[in-house]
Amino acid sequence: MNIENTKAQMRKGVLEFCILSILSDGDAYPTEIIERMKMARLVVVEGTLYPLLTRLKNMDLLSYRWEESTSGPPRKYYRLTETGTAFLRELEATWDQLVASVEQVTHKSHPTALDAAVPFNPQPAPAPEPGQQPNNHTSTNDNTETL
Amino acid sequence: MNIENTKAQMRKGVLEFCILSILSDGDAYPTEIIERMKMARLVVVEGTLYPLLTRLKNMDLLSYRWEESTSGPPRKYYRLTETGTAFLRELEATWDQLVASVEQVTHKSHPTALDAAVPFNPQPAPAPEPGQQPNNHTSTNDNTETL
DNA sequence: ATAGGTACTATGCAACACATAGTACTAAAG
DNA sequence: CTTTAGTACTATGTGTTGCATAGTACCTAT
Repeated sequence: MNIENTKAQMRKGVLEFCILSILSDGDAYPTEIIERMKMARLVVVEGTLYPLLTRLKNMDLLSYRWEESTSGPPRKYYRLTETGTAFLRELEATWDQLVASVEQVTHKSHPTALDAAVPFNPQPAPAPEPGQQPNNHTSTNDNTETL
Repeated sequence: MNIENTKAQMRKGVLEFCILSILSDGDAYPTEIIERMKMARLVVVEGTLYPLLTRLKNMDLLSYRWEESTSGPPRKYYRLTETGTAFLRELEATWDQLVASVEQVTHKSHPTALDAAVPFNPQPAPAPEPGQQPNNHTSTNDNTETL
């Protein structure tokens, strides 16, 4: 019911893909990554990004170096490793597959094989046999299944 | 590093959208939903689907009724409520936005405004000022930040 | 010295996909 | 009749990650 929660759930696993992709363009430090993603209307907060970068680094997908800044404290520039580059390709394939699957499920894009194979009746036309259980009442919020 | 785990994370929040969408086509019982999604290469397991259906029902997005089966035990047919239909529209918008955002981040689809606004240098060209900290060594797995 | 801005670290929580174990119902087989 | 197999659903615990929150550290300006 909470669309914001669902939005957060949908982002799980996706941010990793986005970060690796950004870094495939070249080194960056966290604030740049945040800005880059905000541009694409993917707002990431620090509590998410820093632990995520650390995890990716611990998995050898990223490396980093410290660099002095002329306008504040030093910055931690991250860079994609070769392992990270390879993993990014896998992520891309995984994401593309997911998008295709969701597209297929939600937009009925392939009515041919899908309709033919699915044992699916849009409306169960036959009423239940009279005199048998369960009693066919549509329970909206009624959890007492009469069975 | 584990692509299977990332795949599972990516699915979070998405399955809800798929299920509501399937039910927008008409009533269905769990096995039908599983089959429908398997057709789209979205393999969902019972331990995921049943609790999810229950959650959606508890949120008034679904209703259900029992129906006798001629080939086994009775089945629980789920149906989208009006609330569910409205929420499905929100989910669709949310998903589309996410896809668009990821597309933008990962494929650099908008080089104009994106490149102009992002304080992002692909390669920090200037070497760090000599004689200053931190010592600029690229730490691959070296966690001892000399700072 | 203090304040403000920037950058990073640490920690706990909620939610959900998944794995696993179990119960219940029906039809077929012995 | 009982047992077996297949189908359908329920219950519960775990691991992972986005998010919220609190805190530390560094640099510059006042």
